[in-house]
Amino acid sequence: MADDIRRNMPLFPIGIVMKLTGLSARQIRYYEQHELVKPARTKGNQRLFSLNDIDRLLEIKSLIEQGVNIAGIKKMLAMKEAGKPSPEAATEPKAEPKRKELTEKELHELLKQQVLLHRPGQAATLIQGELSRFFH
DNA sequence: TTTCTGACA
DNA sequence: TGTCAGAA
Repeated sequence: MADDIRRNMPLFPIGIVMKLTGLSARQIRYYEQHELVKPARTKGNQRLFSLNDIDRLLEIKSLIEQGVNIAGIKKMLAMKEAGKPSPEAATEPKAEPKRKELTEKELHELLKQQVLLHRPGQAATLIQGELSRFFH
């Protein structure tokens, strides 16, 4: 839908994003340096984030809390975008459930990778605990 | 006032 | 990551 343009419309300065995501300006800028997010800029070089950027940052925050490093997060975000390249375009009557479904499936994949990739011993249980809410 | 970049305890 | 400086 034309809803995407609104989702991608740069609207909020870093101050708002801080409150919305709970992340510090330092973190947000750091993530940007590592290309986890690419906010637009105003003429005065101020960062402007879109709703999509906010969602992205929330996911990054979630992964950080789970102990995932920048490289790992980058890979996950890359995956998420890989299956995205606009599957639909014209008249799309129904599209709501697709978003959540895809995210959930990817989360399972990503987490599986995490368990395999990171700390073979203890961290797995912590990750599983965090994931419990995704296993219906 | 808010945000930006760069740098360091 | 937090925080300070100096400039927009």
